[in-house]
Amino acid sequence: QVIDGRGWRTGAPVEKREIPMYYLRITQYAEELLAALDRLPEWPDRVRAMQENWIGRSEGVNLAFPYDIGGQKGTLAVFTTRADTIMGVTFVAVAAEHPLAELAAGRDAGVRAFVDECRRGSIMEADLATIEKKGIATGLTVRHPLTGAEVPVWVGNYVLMAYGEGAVMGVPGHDERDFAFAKKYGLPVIRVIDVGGQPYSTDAWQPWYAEYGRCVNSGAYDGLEYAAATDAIARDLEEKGLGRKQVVWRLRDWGISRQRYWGCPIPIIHCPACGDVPVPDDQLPVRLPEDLVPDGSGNPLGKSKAFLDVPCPKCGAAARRETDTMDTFVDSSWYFFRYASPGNDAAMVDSRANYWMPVDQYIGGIEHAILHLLYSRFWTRVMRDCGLTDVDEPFQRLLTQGMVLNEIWFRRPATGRITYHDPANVEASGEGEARTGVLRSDGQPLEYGGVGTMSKSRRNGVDPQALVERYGADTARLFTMSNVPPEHTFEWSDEGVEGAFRFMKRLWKLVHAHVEGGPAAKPEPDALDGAARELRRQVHQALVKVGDDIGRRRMFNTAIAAAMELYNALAAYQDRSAQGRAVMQEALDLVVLMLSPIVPHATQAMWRALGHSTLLVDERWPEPDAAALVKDTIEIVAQVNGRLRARISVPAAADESAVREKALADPGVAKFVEGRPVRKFIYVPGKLVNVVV
RNA sequence: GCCCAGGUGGCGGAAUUGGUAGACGCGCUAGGUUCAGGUCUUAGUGCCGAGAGGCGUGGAGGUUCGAGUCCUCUCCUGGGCACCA
Repeated sequence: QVIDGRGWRTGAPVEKREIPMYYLRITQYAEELLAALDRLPEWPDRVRAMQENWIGRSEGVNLAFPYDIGGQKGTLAVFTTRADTIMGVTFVAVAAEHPLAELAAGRDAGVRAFVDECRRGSIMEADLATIEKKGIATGLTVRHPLTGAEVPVWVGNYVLMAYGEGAVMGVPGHDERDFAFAKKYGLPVIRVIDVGGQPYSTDAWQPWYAEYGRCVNSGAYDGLEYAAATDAIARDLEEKGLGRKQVVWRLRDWGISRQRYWGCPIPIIHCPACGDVPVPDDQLPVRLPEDLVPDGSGNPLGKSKAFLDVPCPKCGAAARRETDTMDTFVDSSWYFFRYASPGNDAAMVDSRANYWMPVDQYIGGIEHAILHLLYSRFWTRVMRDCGLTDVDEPFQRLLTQGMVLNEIWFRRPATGRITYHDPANVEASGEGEARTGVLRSDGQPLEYGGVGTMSKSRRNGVDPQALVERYGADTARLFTMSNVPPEHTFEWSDEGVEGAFRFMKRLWKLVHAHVEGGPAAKPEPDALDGAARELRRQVHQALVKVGDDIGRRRMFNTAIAAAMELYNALAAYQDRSAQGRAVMQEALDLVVLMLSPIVPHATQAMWRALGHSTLLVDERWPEPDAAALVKDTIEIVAQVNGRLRARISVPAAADESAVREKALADPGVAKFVEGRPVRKFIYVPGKLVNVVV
């Protein structure tokens, strides 16, 4: 295929040239890759939706328009998802690269010029969407597959050669783009669908024209709805040998050849006699020469005779080694299998991979949602079908972590390049539109560019090393996890780092203040007074919450918030009696354990200070004491007509009638009931009551 | 155009199954400590109101004893795909 040669990492663009391309047939797996998305419940919906769109399954009908052009007979194939509108076809349009366009171009200079112009246009798909829809009549006609009527063939610059058949049937009556095209070039518009009796006029397009409805002006199909009409039309086409139902995919095969030196070589040898011959197994892997220096004049491999000149593995004649290398996504599609088979120099993977795979928890940026994650799913299935693994899916649970954003500050001099400045060197004030700042070093104002992803070019990155040096690695970890759930983007804030640092210092001081009082005993739950028992309950409650947040919900921010809340309760606890100190010792031990996954270094030092000689990494996650969680009295929220009016305290064992009596007796409730009859009494055990009057 | 995720105090966010909206942190206010600033520390902090109380999760309706959460419509923001036939 002819491709653009601007794939070089170094050097100027080269001329378009004919080069072989290597494809992996990912489209063969399209159906399975799509269907299996439903079996990935622990992937984010967003990622699954993106893959679904990318694979892009469309059900429709493939139909053929027969032609006889100067004695040359054939059929023009077209794919449509709206076969029910087939009786409204007034033209067909083909892509500039379509054989029929080429045929017409050979007979007509005007068509030639138009086709060449289309081919010179941008290949960027985003540009294609915005360019003006243009076309030219080829002078050729094809026959409608059902009516036999003559239908003119146009070349349209909006028709994609790469999707479907590279040709579309034009139904101006019910397709907005075809409508505009027909209006522009004076083609007839026929109405063949009635959408619930809505008005129809060929003067202007209305959104409902494209909706599903009943066939009209369609002969035998009149009155049929979409599904029935499609079935009937597909059946009639099939009888004539001119069509059948078809599924079309947006997904394309994966072109993996890259014209780059530094990549995994494609193991093919080109022999003048035998053609493209695979490198035999005993000569694999093909190793890249490591002594070549790119000089900007093309692929260095193309100039290395030692690499290029090889005998043909089949016939032994002089042959040439392929210089294209593989897309880097090839390597990243199975590295995780290889991690599970370390040291094996005889095979790609071995049985150990079946034990470890699939990856339990995969973490990556959202930018990998489609390419890397889809290629890996494809590659894993290929390995399965080659007998290399038993698994279908490489990644069981997926977490797409968010990016860290920071402010962007810059100056745009009258001449010269825009310069960016590190937000750390900016004295800023105001919010949003009113945000202004000056550079500390010269006191002169800067322009504010909003917040954006951190990048070297914008100089708004935060160096983790500087944070580690100033606050320690634990504070840096605590801060980055304490703001938002891991999949959210978040804005960097120096004040936030200070807050995390402050918490670490407070906890440290609390631990050491406690330790100075000497060794503490184990708490005796039955001997505790009310305050001690309540504190102990809070400790074990927090342990449940933090364990769930880290282990199941992966909400590290709320886990940290729960630990901070517990710290606040501990700091307010003043009982220095033997039992009071025993409860405090247990509480600090548990706080240190629950924070250890997040701030491992500081908690290890605190753990030792608290009298333990073990390493925290060897400790198990502590079990909450179920007995400590039990409350003697509970607080019940009392509502009147759904509005909060009082909080009442009742024994945990109280039944509904006791709660009702206490609620109605409460002055805050009584005030709003005021002798009016109670129409309804809602009781949610342990939580609330609602008095409806 | 289609698909997805969002919209909650001054800010980041919490509210897990329809049941106390605003946890936790930042910021801010006042006090203590200090010669002063910072650190540290105590108290307060959704809005209106002297109070009682009222209002409050983008907007408008609805379901319900009860809605940030469910339903309908709508506005806005971010992301993905996009001449896809």
